[in-house]
Amino acid sequence: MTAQPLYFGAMQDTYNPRAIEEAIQQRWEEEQTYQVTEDPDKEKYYCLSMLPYPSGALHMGHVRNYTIGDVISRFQRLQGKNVMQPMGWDAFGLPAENAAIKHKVPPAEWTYKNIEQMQSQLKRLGFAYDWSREVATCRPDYYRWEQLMFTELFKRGLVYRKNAVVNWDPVDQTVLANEQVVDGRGWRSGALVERREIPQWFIKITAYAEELLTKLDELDDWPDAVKTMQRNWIGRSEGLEIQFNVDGHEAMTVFTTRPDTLMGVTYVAVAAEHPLAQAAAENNPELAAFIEECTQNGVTEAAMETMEKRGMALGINATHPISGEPVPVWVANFVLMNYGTGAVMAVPGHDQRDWEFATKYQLPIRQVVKPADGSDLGIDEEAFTERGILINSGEFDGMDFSQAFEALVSRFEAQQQGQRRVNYRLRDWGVSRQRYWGCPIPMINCPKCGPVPVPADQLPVVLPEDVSFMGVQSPIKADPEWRKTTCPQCQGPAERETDTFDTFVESSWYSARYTSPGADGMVDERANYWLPVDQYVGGIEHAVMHLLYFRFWHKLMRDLGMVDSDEPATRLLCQGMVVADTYYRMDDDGGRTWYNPAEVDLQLDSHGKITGATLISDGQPVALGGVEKMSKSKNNGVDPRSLVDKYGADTVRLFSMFAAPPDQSLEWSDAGVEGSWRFLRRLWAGVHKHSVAATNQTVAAVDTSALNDAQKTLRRQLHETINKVSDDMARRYTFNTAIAAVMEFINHLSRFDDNSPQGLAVQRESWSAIVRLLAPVVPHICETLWQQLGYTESMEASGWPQVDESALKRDDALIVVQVNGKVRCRISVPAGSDESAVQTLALAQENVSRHVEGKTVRKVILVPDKLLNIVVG
RNA sequence: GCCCAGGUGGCGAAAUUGGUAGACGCAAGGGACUUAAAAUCCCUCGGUGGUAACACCGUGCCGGUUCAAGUCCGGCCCUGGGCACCA
Repeated sequence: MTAQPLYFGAMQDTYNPRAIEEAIQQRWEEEQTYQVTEDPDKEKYYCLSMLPYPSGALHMGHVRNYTIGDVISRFQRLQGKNVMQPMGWDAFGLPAENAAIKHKVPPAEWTYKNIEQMQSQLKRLGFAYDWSREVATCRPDYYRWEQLMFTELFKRGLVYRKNAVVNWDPVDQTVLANEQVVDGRGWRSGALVERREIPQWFIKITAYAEELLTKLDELDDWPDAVKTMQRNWIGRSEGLEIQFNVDGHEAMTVFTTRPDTLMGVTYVAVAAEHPLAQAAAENNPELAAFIEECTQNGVTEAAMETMEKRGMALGINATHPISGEPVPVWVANFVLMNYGTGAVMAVPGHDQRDWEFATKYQLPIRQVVKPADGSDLGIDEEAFTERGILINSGEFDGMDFSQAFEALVSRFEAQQQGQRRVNYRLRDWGVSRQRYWGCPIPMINCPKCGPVPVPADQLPVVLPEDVSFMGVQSPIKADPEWRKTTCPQCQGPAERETDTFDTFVESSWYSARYTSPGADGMVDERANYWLPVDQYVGGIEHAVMHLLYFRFWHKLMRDLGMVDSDEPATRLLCQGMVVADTYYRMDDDGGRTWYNPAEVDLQLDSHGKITGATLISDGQPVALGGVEKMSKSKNNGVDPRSLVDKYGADTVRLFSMFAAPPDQSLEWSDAGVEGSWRFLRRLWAGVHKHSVAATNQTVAAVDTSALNDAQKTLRRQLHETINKVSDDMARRYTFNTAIAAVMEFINHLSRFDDNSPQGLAVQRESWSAIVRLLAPVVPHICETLWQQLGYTESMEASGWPQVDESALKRDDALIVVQVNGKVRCRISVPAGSDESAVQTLALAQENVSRHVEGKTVRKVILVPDKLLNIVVG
């Protein structure tokens, strides 16, 4: 396709982003440039950015995330690939309910309005999305397929119901999200939050733990940090599961990775919710009070690990499975009922937490392992937690860790009182949420048949959207009619599940849905053309939870025959946060009022260092609060809209790519944005100047045999730049250094004032390449300049600039000369010079001979064409 | 508390495999152009000493390996992300 020039006649001499961006975006829209279909003749490339929550307006984090994805997509298009870049909305979630309560507007209405607004903002930024594939996860034609999938998983035994702990607000009579618990109190009511157990639905992610773990090894293009975090999260450990008999009760089961310390067990501990604790509390008011107190603790792991460790004896003894000695059973606030068996064996001699607990409650501490190196390390000051040699362990004395492990496993397995077991830290995925604005869980509770999945022909179970919020209660829970239904099995009266799914369910498969818009099923055969995703881009905060559910769901789809691949995405890029300075004043009540950077003037000293800040409105000082993640609470957000209005989309895109590499945090700077704007003006002016110089003549092709030294040098710099930018864009994803390299080259080019035929030819080659190298980052200006340079075929038809290897050759090499590792001079030598030649030239330098004189040369190291180090002594 | 990152000039950063620390940009200072301003262009710009050549110091802190360490190893400090119901 031949692109129509946007401007006829002379080129404008100044850069006017508004006009060119509008014109280009309109053309993209009219020509549906970024709509793609499956094309078996072209290499496909699926570039996916994490879909946004429609909170109301785009923030800088979105701009950064989506610019990264767009740069990669446009780069791949210039490589000639069939690139699919979709966009959609993670539309269910808590903020819509909060808005509903606050502004009396139904969550659906609020959400759809936000989507509309944010969609126009994304279009204004010029992202190359295929909007025909857009999804909003709150639409029944989206969520019906996860409902169907869930019922399918139920039939296959991968879904089950059990009790699990939630935060309960006793005043509002509602379940709170962890986020809604502030210092142990409900954020609206201020009431002390209680832990409460309610029945909830779980998906058996633990059945896939082993594959989720081992397949990480094949994800070569995922960041190591993410893979390590996922490995640790899954937390595979090998150990022994042992039964302890308990006087007058059922035996209790514990798991240990340290069976070698078994003879050091001096007590066992159970969770407050454990049946043994509950039973013991029945006739013991003091114990009941303690257990009640335990339920006041937060449910998060961080709260568990940092709180004061407390416990109380149950007055019950268990029997040590080897020695037969009685060991007391305690209830402890740090033992979790929903992790493992809700009971642990305690070895205070060799576990630091047990040691502290035993010291606090004067429980016996017994050493049963000594250091393998024979040293005499005791356990008086702290637990000895390393592996060593067993002592005080009867028949096991003298064994090392593995010998003791094997001996104990055999013994317990023979007596059928325990078994070897692989344990995972990973817990099954609890998907029930007691909220309204989510996908209804497609289950029916029948008093006769129990839980029954909604039959496929009755799906979707549609969430009513025209609701009003009475207080904080979910409208479908508040409405006694909504839940009434008939049991699909016995046709008797039954009730619908009124809980909704965790929103991580929707975000686990949206990438698959993009491949198959309109499919009569979760996906259709188009999925296997596009999947797996070639590049996934999103925030590092999703390193574990979302990215693990995303991998898990893909494997579920594979096992249900929907997709062929094992993993959903082959390459992952996690971008850093967008941060900015904060400014505040102390209030009378000790709180802080935060001021937006736009409202503040800075005072600088003569070096440009910040010495203070004042509020523009009253001229009085404000305090500097340091650099923080852009947020509403710190009022340090910068609205992308005002920047796009002022400078255009290209400037905003350029600054977000130039200021930092994508995986680091990006510090926002208005002055830096100004710099990006200046650079685009210089780019425009450079092409303009060249086209004026070339007016009324045909620019010749470069004749490499006819170039003078200056022309050759410029051309070498050009091809070095193409080489570097190609590597930075394709392999390293360091867009900041790619842009810096082009800037550096433009600095050379603007000093090149040779308008001879070959001079102009090299200039034309240079601008032609520059415009294509920058096009992924700043597409509007580059497409416009491409046409101004006179090209009638489209940039994509022309493709990415190619490196001319012969242009890269250098005759001389710059050698750094060191004496004892200190740089003393730099010399130019013929490329490929050997050690003695370089050394002779180096020693001829006054500053080198000065430092070598009177000393013996002990060693000489040459890094060819790079460095010479003369070691003297 | 546990897991994972990061820490380099006045600032954002660069240095890709152990080989010139500070590319590129911002801010600042000086100059040119202009009636003036804006815009643009040119020069300086890690610290200390020195007219200069140059010397010494310098990549969070302490120690180590090496001809050579921002980069590797051991130990710390600080900041950020995550910890299963925020998304």
